[in-house]
Amino acid sequence: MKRSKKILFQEFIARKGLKSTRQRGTVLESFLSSDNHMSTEDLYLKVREKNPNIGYATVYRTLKLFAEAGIAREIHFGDGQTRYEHVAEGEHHDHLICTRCGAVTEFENETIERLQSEIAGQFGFVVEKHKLELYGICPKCRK
Amino acid sequence: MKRSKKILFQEFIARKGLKSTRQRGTVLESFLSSDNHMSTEDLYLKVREKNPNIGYATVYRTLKLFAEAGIAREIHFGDGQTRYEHVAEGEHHDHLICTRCGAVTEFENETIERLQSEIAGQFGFVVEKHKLELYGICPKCRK
DNA sequence: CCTCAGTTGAAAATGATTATCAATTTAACC
DNA sequence: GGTTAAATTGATAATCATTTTCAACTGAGG
Ligand SMILES: [Mn+2]
Ligand SMILES: [Mn+2]
Ligand SMILES: [Zn+2]
Ligand SMILES: [Zn+2]
Repeated sequence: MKRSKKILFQEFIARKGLKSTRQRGTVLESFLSSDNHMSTEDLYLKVREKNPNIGYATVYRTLKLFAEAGIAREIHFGDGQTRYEHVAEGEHHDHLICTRCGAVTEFENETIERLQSEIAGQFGFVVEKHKLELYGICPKCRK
Repeated sequence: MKRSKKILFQEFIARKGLKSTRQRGTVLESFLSSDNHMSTEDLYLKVREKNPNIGYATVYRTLKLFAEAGIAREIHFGDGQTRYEHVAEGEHHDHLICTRCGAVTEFENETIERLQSEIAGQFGFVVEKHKLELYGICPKCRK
């Protein structure tokens, strides 16, 4: 059974000698209960609904911790804002982004993944991570 | 025979009712004679070698025009700086980026391209463009 | 030449993110 | 519980890349 994100984060906090604070708890709850691919600002607004005293800097800092702890991942869709997505352990996916409405669809394709390492190998590279994003018009926006 | 970039840009300028200026010519020459994937700042420095009076804003503006004219393409490798690459008409490639030294290798793979449209099609999307970047350690940096 | 829309460079403005720092809080120890 | 050192926080200033402003200038057609 996989440990919950809350526990994973607690473990991370302990391992690093950091402290468990009310603010971090609030940001984590907001993040866990939010849609995927939320921008930092959107998360900040959600956090403020629970506790209007939490500052912007704290949200920025905490989201970075989530990424470091492996429960979130930063993504950049080229709109100038960092977004965060939920990380399901052992899973990976890529993105289809509608250039009109911004809708994001996730997909995975084993063949593409395999080809990627193959290609990298041909150049003597060892792939650490990759980014595959398909931009286009979604079915809804097309009609 | 493919028209040279200079001519393509002239045509773009004319079509849009813009003007042909000394500055634009200088920026274009700098761009054409530069390495691929140069950052705006690097291009700006090259431009200043030829004409120290050209301002930062002009370089920014002109590079955007190149992209609009189809002779350059903006790329973002996640280091917070926009880069520009040369567009060879009818060609497409993706990137392998060394996370240690920043070296960029280009590659193309027909199978991956085909799979991409296939996948997008399954979701009812029509792909306009895509971004595939493989990040890893290059052979040089590995030893 | 004239005219005028387009262009330019300097400087100010923007927008997202990060750094600073004094005040506050946590967690370990007595 | 009280003590303390280290970590955290929030407000604010600072960064940094990029964009906007705007007055002065210039290209191109008439
Ligand atoms: Mn995702
Ligand atoms: Mn390239
Ligand atoms: Zn859409
Ligand atoms: Zn390298």
